[in-house]
Amino acid sequence: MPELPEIETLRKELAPTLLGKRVSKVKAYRSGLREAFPPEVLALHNDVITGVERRSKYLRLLFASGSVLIHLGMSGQLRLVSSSEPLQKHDHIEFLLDDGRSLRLRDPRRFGVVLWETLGDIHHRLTGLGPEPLSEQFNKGYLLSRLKGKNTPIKTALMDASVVVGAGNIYASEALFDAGISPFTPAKQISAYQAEELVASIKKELKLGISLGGSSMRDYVHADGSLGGFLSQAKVYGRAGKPCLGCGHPLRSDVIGGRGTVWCEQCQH
DNA sequence: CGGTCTACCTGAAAGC
DNA sequence: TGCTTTCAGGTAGACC
Repeated sequence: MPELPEIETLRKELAPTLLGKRVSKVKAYRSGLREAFPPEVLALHNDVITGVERRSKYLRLLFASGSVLIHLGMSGQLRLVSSSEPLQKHDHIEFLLDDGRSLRLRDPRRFGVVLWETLGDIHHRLTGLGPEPLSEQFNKGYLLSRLKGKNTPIKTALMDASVVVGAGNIYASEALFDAGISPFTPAKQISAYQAEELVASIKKELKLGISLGGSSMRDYVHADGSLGGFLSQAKVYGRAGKPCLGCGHPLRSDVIGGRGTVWCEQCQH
């Protein structure tokens, strides 16, 4: 599933190809995904891509009049193919480029979304987002201030995009294990020391994901996006019942905030 | 408003 | 074996 490191890898891979290219036409094969495709996106015609950015898990393609925002949900794939290549099942929209290639969005579960952001605006879906986890703004002091007074389990708080973006179920689980903190800990009980550990662990895991994202993304673009490079290294995610890599005790599985959570009750307090 | 729960969607995997 | 059920997960919106 595409998380922040996958989107960042995708951005890095697509940017050199897309920058300066013209989108000659946009073809849609259904009315939309979670939302209808915006008319401004469908109307792109000979518009030059002037930038490829990422904010949270959104990929942003910049044009003179605004930007296309693409969120891959949990099963979305963006593939750069020859425009003559037959469509695959679940290819929902494509951006035809002036070099004969096409950027195709495939998304079996259709949790993804394609948005239009007018030049000078920030789309309302992005305005409430917390800081980027790898930025300076995401630090011990900031995290503590946001956890203050919260009874919610720390894992739920970390996955709240208004607190910090990019910590999905996988990375939140891995970071909590790395920091030795129980996912059930009420957010307000996180100490300054633990907050510092958590910030460091989140940055560490995301950076690891990005460093492994390259290999995972190549598979992803060419094949089906199954288990990426990071998942093969996950210490708790997907390992319920298996021995903890730290102490050997079987890993526990609980539902927290409606999400499956794997953790070690020996190593995480 | 904080906190919690659920719908959305399909395919893989588990269950029977 | 083959059919049925469950589960996965980011996000927004409903609910109390």
